[in-house]
Amino acid sequence: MRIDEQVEYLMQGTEYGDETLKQTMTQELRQRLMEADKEGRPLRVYCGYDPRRADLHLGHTVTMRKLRQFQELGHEVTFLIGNYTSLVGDPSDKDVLRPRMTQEEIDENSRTYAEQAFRILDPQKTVIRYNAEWLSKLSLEQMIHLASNFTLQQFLTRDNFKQRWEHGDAVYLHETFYAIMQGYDAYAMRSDVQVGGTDQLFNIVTAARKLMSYLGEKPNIAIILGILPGTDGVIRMSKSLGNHIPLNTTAEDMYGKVMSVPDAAMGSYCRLVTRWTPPQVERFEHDIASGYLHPRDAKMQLAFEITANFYSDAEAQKAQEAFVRLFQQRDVPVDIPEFKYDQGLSVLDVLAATGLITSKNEGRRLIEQKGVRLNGEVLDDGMQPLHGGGVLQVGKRHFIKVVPN
RNA sequence: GGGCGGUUACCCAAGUGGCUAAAGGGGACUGACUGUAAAUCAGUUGGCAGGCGCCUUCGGAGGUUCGAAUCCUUCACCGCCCA
Repeated sequence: MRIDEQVEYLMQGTEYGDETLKQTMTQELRQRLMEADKEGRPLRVYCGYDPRRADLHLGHTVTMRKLRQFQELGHEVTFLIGNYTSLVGDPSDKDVLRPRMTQEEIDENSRTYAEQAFRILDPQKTVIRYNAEWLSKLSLEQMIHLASNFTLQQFLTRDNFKQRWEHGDAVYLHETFYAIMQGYDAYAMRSDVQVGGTDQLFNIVTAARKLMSYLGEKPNIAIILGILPGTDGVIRMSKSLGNHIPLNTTAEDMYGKVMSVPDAAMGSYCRLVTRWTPPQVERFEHDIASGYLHPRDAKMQLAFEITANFYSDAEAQKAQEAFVRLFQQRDVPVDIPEFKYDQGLSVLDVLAATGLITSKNEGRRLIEQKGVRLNGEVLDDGMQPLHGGGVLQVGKRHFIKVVPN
């Protein structure tokens, strides 16, 4: 790839919230790429991860995707596990204090975190490091020097602190360490490029660049990626908001969840979590806009691409077929669980026994709403004994094959 | 150490003695429609019970009252302010 193409590829999906900053970073990246090329060395690229939770979702993979692109272009990628910064808990992406973790939790999460990350990154080309390696050795004296580069005002103008401050909520002193520690990470690794989400803007641009310059290094270039919206299409993906697409799930589920994302969010998904290059994304969007590609089919391509990414083309294909069958043709899925019931039990009893409903009241409501079917026929009386077997269906997507005993 | 405020269902948030299983919003679920689990519209959203009924819930425990999420006592946690 030519340098210009590389720059475009690497800047895909970035969001700085400020055009000047974006220009600056783009130029610096081009410059650094040329320098490295001349010196015959790869760029040192890294992204730090908080081993905060073990189960990742699609949103976590945005930065990994970007690291992967750097790998493809031959650069040296470090997957930094913030086992030491976890002692603080990054205040960036929350408007509340994050609880600190125990060492055991951190270790356990680090392991599974890296495991999942390698579904995207090339394990052969990835260096894993832990920031306790250098952060645990920082002396108080060094910390004083580092901290003297920042003012309280800088922190207080950050949105997340500001909100809490104005809200009258606690802002703890140790939370301000986080940005400094992250900045020191970049310095310790002499990184050329640091990748992160928009919530990392302050840490990467303000903290890291400032500290690196202060310590006599070239400041790292910030690749700030946009936030992936969740399945609601608007708010950032997050497990606690319940709008996430987990990595540890089935191909069918992943495919279906991507299909449930609103049309408007397709652009973000293309740029942030697919392997598509800028020209491919451009054509995709152009085809939708021109009416050549039906939005539904477009989303199917997107869902296929994302699913194939984490599973395989074959599994994505199967997931797609299952989706078409279930939702487009309104057909019964291929393999559904079977349940044997005792003769004479009422419809409600059987529903409750199969776990399709969590309470009989819920079942009554569903029946009232015409949401329960047996072999396609709407059932309207839950008290009737169920007779005969067949496919018992609740809503559009829950099926159980019932067989009388 | 002192003063004040908060704790309500999955989440946010009203409610200050009976009309409150508890407003409103979000989410979730169901239906209609559709281009899909998009969008839009409508409905449902504590449990048990084949009417009218019963039981559990408003941070925990206890109390006042015919009757409490609402009043009192106490404990716990959270926050603010003053020292």
